[in-house]
Amino acid sequence: MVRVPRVQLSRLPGGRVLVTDGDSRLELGLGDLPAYVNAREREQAPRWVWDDTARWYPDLLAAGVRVARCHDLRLVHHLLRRAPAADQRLLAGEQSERWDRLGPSVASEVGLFAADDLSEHLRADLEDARQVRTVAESLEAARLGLLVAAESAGALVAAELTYAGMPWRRDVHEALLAELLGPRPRHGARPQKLEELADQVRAALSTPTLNPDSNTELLTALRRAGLEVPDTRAHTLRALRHPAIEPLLQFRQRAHLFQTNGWTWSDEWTQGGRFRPTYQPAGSVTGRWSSNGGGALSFPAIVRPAAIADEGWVLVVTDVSQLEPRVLAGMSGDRALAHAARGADLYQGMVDDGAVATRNDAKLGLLGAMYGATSGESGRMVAELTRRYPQAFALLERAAHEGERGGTVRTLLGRGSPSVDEAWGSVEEADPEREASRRRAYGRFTRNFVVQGTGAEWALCWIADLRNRLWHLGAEGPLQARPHLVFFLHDEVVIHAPAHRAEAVVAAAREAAATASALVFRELSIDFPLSASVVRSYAEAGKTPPPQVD
DNA sequence: GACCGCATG
DNA sequence: GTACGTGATGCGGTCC
Repeated sequence: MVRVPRVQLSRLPGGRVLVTDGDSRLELGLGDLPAYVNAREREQAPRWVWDDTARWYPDLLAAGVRVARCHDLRLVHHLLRRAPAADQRLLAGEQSERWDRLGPSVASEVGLFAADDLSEHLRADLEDARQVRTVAESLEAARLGLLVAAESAGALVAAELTYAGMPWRRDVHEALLAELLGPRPRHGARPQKLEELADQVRAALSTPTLNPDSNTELLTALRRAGLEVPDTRAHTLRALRHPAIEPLLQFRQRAHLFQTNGWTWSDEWTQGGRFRPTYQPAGSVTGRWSSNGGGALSFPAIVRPAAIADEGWVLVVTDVSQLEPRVLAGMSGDRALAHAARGADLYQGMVDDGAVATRNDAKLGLLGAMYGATSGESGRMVAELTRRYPQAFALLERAAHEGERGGTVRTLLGRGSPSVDEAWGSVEEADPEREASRRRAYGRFTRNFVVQGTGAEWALCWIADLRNRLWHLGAEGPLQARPHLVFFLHDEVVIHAPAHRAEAVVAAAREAAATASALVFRELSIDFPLSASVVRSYAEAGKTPPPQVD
């Protein structure tokens, strides 16, 4: 294997950058960095080591420079701090407590980094040496090394997603808003169609002054109309029969659209034909990403029609079917479950293997086991399935038990769970009942952590490999001129690609899934079938899925 | 700052 | 028969 050289970048006072590379040291102006990075990428692409990808990479991308590999010291520091296989003593040293405290950079701060900031002056080379050694000397150098690489590659993907953005047609979005809400209201006012619906609700409840945004007022008005309800959730309201309900539900839905994906949101997050949410890799403790701007985590179906590929381009929308049950099969080595996982529908596979009567039973039982259901129909399923899939279910039971006795668990590649106190705060629980309940709740968390966390690792390996394949798919030029990722959410990916490359992109996504499976689960081959649709608009995706999948 | 309600996987 | 403190994230509203 070719050893990839590591080049560390550290920010110095005065807009300078320290470049360290083995024994050589070099100082550059921040403005000269893109050209330097670009030149080195062209000879032998090194691994760029920096404090935080979100601080360094956006400026490089803006200058047209794409890098092949990086090592994100902030993400990896936090990862290693909790990794059971890592010797914590090796992480201690100069500035290490500052790395402990280093939080994610926020989008609004990015512009500030060009300016001097002594407090941010961290020596990447020193921390890198500690991290490299910690991984190399860990009990599981191979797995942890893979996780570190995947986590860092994910950070590159996150920056590129925001940079490229989801293709966005503002005119289509605005037409949609006009249809559902009316013309854009002046600042602070309620849109016309919303006000009309509010009037209908007021009339139906004979409460002329009602503010339907206020649940307190709503509850009183509903009760005065003889509707005894515990809350005002849509699900509760739907069960009622009353002329106020229909307009109220419509009001709710459209008010939500207005507030979360209306004109204000559009002004802030959609510019130049692109929707650019910001992603936060490992934003949740299991390693899943979160989003800290624009709301990438809840990209509502109602606005998806506005996500439309450029002329001559398409969106390739692809997601993994039943990621977590497959991950469970892989990490537990349960051959019966792995067998059921062959094919497009794992739940149907369980039926065909004679483990359960119906597909719904399979789903209920498996999800119940992964989330820790103990009662109801789901609970009964779990008992039966434990007999059929002993290893898979034993793995979940062990994880739950570990959490209940106050311990921590880890993913397959070695990400550690936070302790119960870290996760939910340290409390002196006087009541033993409540203490027991807290422990059981944490047991459900650790039970789910192992599967969700390993699923996130698989997904990282998938997008990292896919990112590489897309770059080498044949086109030349900058990122946006080639097929490129524009959206990622847990187990789903959207690629923007020239129409004539759509089939190649789908193939790349499938190959990347196979690669991820082999990387994470080694010789134990688990199928990870993808559903893929090639569409112009995101809203068209998955409308006619080949097999039924959920 | 707490709560509710809603959207996503 | 059991339990109601939780699968997660983020967002924007009201209430006090």
